[in-house]
Amino acid sequence: MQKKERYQSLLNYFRAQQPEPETELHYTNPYELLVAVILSAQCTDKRVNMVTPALFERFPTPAHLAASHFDEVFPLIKSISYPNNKAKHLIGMAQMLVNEFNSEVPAGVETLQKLPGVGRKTANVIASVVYNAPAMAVDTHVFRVSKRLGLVSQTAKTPLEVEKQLVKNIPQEDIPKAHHWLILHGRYVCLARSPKCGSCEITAWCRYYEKKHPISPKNT
DNA sequence: ATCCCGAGGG
DNA sequence: CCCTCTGGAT
Repeated sequence: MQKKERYQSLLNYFRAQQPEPETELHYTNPYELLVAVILSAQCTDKRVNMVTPALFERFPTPAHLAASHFDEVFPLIKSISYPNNKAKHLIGMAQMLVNEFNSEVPAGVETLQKLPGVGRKTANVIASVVYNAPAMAVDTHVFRVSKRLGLVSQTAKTPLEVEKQLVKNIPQEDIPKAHHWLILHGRYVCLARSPKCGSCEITAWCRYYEKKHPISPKNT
């Protein structure tokens, strides 16, 4: 199957399933999303959503967070991964927002990456979700699912490689949605350890499934 | 033992 | 490129 056809088939399927996918992180403004995405590194969205309500109540704006102390932030995020690093990153991030960006979340990926705790993946999430920019954030789900579905080359080794190939092949206006489609498929169907191929509706286009269920070469 | 919407530093 | 950070679920 040709690459273009594979992309079109899969995008059509996902669009039919969920025309307007959304983040499962809970937030009400760009600042809250930025905090939630920083917290989500190597942690499930569900667990992040358990700590953010108290966090947002205590620190409703970047100024509140910027003026806080490590010992005020740490206890509130203690139950998620890397609370030590993340507490420091959150405060530093808020201070930079206040001091350099007038307490607003900047739009550009390059600028976003200057914020403490914000790497390429987080910057791409903000750019695409908040500003609807054609930026593809490649997290563990997008990385795994893209390779299994044959959207990118099987030899791709880094998230950046996968990102470039996806951006090149997905229509610009679909990129923010495709990001969520791939994540949701990865989270609920195409699981890392034991993917639910039995209930998956797109195995016909899946390289991983092909490999696991090879068609016997009868008459070739 | 492996995974979860990674980032920073060596 | 590698390593460390580091909690909870499966």
